[in-house]
Amino acid sequence: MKANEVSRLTELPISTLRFYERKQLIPEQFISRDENNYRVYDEEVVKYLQDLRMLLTLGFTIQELILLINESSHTEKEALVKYKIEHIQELEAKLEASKTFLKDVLKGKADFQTRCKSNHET
Amino acid sequence: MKANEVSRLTELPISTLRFYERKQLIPEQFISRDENNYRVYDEEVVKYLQDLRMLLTLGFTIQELILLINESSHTEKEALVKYKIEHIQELEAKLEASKTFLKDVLKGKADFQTRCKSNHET
DNA sequence: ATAAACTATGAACCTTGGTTTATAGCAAAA
DNA sequence: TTTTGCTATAAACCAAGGTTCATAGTTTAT
Repeated sequence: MKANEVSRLTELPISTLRFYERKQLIPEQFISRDENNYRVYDEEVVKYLQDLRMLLTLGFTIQELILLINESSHTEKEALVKYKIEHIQELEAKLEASKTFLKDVLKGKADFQTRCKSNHET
Repeated sequence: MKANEVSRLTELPISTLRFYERKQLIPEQFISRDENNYRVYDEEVVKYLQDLRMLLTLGFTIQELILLINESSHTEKEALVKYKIEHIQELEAKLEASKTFLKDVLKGKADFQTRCKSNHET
């Protein structure tokens, strides 16, 4: 596959594919070059990029993903994954709290304004 | 309260308090000035800032929070909150998926490497 | 009363995660 | 065969969310 098709299938701009590659987020095995120096992507890269996006949108940083992908021993990966799973669980708790909070905003039960000192001049 | 104490209680740097204020993320009622032009914060601001941080870490942008806090009608707030709750639910689903994925990485069942073409040279 | 610590301001600076631009070679269709 | 489109690269640019700096007034401790 060439860049165009990967871009279409992943819905990532080609510029982003190149950006990820520059950042070493795409293992070499997924990308080779043809005789014109055009990139040739392995089909598996589509699934790979979808996972990558998911982790990025969940708040993993590029640096963390590089660790997870390339640079670390199994032990280091283990520590990072454990740390991240804990982080995700905290996030989940916050998500629950914020849903409640936001629903209360809608009901007028609570919001940023009514939380202040009450105004006795009304 | 002065800046120092708010900073201590919220664990936000004073520079961040001022940044939020500049961005209009802190309603005026929470902040006045003493005779030296020093900021005087209402005690309630601590709880307020904790909520604010939570929403920011959950992926709300400053612009969205400004809408929620200051500028919108009830109808607009309603739309924004509904939209955001949906977004949060998508995030929750992704969090679940990523936990599974990450646990699999640890077990060696799946990871970024083994997902590639198998290597027949071993 | 003077040094050390806190407050103020605006402007410049920084990092992250990309996107855009400028320039050029290759290709597919008309 | 030439125009339209895809590919390449390096470098500049961008927006978000802060942080640091330069400069100056205040206040607290010694």
